[in-house]
Amino acid sequence: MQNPLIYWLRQDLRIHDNPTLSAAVKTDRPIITVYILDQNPRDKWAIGSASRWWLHHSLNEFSHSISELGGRLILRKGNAIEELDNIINETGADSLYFTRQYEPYASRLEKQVHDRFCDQIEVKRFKGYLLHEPEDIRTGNDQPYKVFTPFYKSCLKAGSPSQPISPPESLAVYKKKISSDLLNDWKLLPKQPNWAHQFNDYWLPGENGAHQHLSEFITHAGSKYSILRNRPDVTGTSRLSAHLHFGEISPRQVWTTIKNYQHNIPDSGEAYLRQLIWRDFSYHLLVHWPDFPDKPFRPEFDKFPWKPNKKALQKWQQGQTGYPIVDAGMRELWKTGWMHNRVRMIVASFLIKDLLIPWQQGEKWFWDTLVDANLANNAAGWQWVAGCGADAAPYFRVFNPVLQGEKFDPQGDYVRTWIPELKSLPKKYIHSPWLAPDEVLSSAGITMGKDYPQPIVDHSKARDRALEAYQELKAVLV
DNA sequence: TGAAATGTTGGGGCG
DNA sequence: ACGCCCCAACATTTC
Repeated sequence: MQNPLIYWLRQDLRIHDNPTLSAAVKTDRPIITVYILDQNPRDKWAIGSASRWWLHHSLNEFSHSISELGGRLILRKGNAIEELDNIINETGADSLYFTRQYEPYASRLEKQVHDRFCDQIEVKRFKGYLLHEPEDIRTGNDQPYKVFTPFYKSCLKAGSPSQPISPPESLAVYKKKISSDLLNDWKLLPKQPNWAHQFNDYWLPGENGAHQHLSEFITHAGSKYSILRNRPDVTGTSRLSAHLHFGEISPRQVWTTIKNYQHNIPDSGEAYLRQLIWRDFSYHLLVHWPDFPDKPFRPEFDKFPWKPNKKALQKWQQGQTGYPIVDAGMRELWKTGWMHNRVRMIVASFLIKDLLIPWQQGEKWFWDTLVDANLANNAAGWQWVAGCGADAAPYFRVFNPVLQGEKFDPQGDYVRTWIPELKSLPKKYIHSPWLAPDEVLSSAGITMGKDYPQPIVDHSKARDRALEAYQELKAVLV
């Protein structure tokens, strides 16, 4: 009997187009598929609450899929090195396969695992989470990129990703008894209160859900993506972010699928593929600047005169700022674990510029509440809006929440969906209810300050204050 | 992947 | 008919 091989699951919870799994199966050896919930307190970006909900269901789905292939998912909790060591000792496994991750904590762990076991057993790391490895895309001067467009061009020049590979038909499972935790014992799901009770209405974690979203996107929204991707009131995006995050679908599966349809939808196809390259770009930045999630890419922003404000932060978190488009976004996030990307920019701009609250506090809230919370993308998004990132929006670019609402939610349907107390307000005032005449408010059944808050800041004054703060920063630097 | 302030132009009202 | 003003509408600059 051959020694077993350990397939250490990371963020690659899929059967299709999984190079690590396929390579493991190809060895014809018994496979031990193990997921380790690493709870090292030294990981300052440990998985957030909404992501735990997703992970629970995703592991459940993956467990079914691997069972159908004849395998079995082993669950372990604790220090990854210790758990791997235990399994190696218990089973005599002499190979360890896994898919590469890129977060600073994850890379460090992978290196430690490699160093710890490589003399003793075969340790193999596979790619599959990105379209391009962060090290492979370099400027002419052999530097990492700091600007998106040249990075994008460089990726296109590097050639199309290779074709996805088919799933294995079956695998040889390691037959001897090996202990596994029960998924339910991990308590990844919220109990009291169960704030995730509505997530099920919106999401189907796992590989099937991912493919469902992708094919729906292709048949419905895909052709209009370039026009509708900024419209939170319609389904104009693919909603694949969480599936991609957990590796339930690979970026090259998505890439190839879109490419195959691109002749029908040239503009939309390109716009969408561009977004996939943004994902690579975020990882490119994270790998080369590991402080990216914590510190402004442009260090001078450490001296920005922020005005942290617990109460205002809470109003923002609860969707009670008095600006409907902001509140709708924050409530969509709370109810569904997700927010439309256009609205993410609007709420981020509001927190950073209207409230002058440090971007890291918004980043943390997103980290805990998004089912697609992703260290690289989240950091890149917040730094972009704050104006302190690589290739970021200039600081003086301040979103006007009323205009953004009128432009991207023209009928107000998005606002009415998430702020039911405003549902009878006519569209003229739906993005600025404080301007509505008394008779309009009363016939809509709204008492301002009671049913819906007055704006917590005057945007026009807040904008001036933000610009002054920016001037102050420049003055400090002189 | 902005918005506001400022500048320019041209048609129409009107003395 | 002419000059003047007003002010959309659009363009450019500034933050």
